[in-house]
Amino acid sequence: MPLKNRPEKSAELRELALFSNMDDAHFDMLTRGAYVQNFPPAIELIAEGEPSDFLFVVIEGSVELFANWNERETTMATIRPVSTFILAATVKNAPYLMSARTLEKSRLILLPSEGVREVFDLDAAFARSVVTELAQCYRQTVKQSKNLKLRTSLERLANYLIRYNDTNGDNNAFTLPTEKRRLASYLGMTPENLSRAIKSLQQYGVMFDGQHVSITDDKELRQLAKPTPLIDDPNL
Amino acid sequence: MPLKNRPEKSAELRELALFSNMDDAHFDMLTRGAYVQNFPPAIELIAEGEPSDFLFVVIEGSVELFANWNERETTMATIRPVSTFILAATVKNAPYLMSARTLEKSRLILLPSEGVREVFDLDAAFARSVVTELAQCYRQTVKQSKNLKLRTSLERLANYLIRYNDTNGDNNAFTLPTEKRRLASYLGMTPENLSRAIKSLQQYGVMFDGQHVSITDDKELRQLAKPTPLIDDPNL
DNA sequence: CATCGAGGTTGACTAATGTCAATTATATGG
DNA sequence: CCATATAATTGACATTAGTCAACCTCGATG
Repeated sequence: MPLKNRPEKSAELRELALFSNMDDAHFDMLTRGAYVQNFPPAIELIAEGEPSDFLFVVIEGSVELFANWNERETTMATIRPVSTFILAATVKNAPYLMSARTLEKSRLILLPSEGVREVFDLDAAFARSVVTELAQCYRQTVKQSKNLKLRTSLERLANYLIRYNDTNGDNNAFTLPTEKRRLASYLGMTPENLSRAIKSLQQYGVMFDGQHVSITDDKELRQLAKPTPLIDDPNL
Repeated sequence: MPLKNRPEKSAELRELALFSNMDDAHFDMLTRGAYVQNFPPAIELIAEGEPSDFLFVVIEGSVELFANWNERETTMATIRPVSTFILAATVKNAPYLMSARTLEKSRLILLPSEGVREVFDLDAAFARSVVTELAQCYRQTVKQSKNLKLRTSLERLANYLIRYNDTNGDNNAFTLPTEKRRLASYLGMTPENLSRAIKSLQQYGVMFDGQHVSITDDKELRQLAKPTPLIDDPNL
């Protein structure tokens, strides 16, 4: 359904940091050819290598970004509401480097890439927001590379748990937001290896019960994980 | 020495994609407090975690970006003339995520970050160039993550050699641009493991003689490496 | 309620990669 | 040109991580 028929969704979009400071007229241009669309779970939205026709915004549900090579696959990120994905491909008018699929029933806004690039040239405030967003994405992947190159898979898991706990109530108890096999892929390991890593973490003060995690000895866990903002702070 | 005393260096800077489309007055603002400076080899220019006071431009020589964690170190990138580094930290006014050191005698331009951010708000053309540059950097690190997560170290080396050959004359013969231990670190492996990988590549049509490399059987090497533009094309 | 199937776990094994120590090659400065 | 330091290589071994197959668990469904 065209976005213009859904003013409440349009308002939601407008509140995103990326779009909040731009001119009204430009926002209208941007959303003119936009659609709000519902997708069932496990739908492949885009495939790596395709031209970037749309900028996507996740309104509800969740989307997995992943990549393939030589029969292998890895999860690059999970996008949750409300945020955009594949902004870089859109502004560069270059092929997607990642594929995307819905993880669950999801509602997305599709903004034609053409419009994003046009408005980008017209609206300085929007351009500034794009820069901030891109810089953020860039730094996120730099941290991701450091994580992969400097840490073992056990250390990556330990830090993932600390980070997730910190950003979700800090109660030392939470439920994993994804299936373990996806978490494994995200962390750059196999499901089997994750299973074993989970077992190993018992001696460092982490209890697993299915999807439920409780950190029983925060100090012990941090001693293993040695978290640093320069890798683990999502806001840096 | 202040950049304004070195008009020829200023001109060189102006030709960079990042600065070529901006207004003259803004370019002057940007370079007002800038310095041209020579550094000996192995000087640590910045350390991760420090506030981003300057945007750096490599004019001559080469600079290694690296990161540390828990007594471990890894090479993230090597910057060669003429290009900038740590743009994202500058525009976000956030701490550096990587450290930098000169690899050899190098000449750099230091642009005060403050000025970069100011001019960014004033000059739409500059803002656009920053976006393009950041999008490029972002996509580069996404490719880097895919490379790390989807390939073994032997495959990474094989692809590195193909890529380097492709972008440097395509003669199937070239000299490694860095020490092997730095190449190893860049590829996410130990020097010992690189030594062994080099040996293994003999059976895939690559001959090493010290720093000199010749590809004797391009087809065989490609069959192992399976290069794809979505990981290996630096321009994508 | 029984069945089915996907995700998860476990064990046994293999492959990839890292570590340490010793040795050899290479480059550099006196 | 030699002395020295650093890089590179090699062998032996340890650790980390992946593979494969079997099995378990749990929820969905007929």
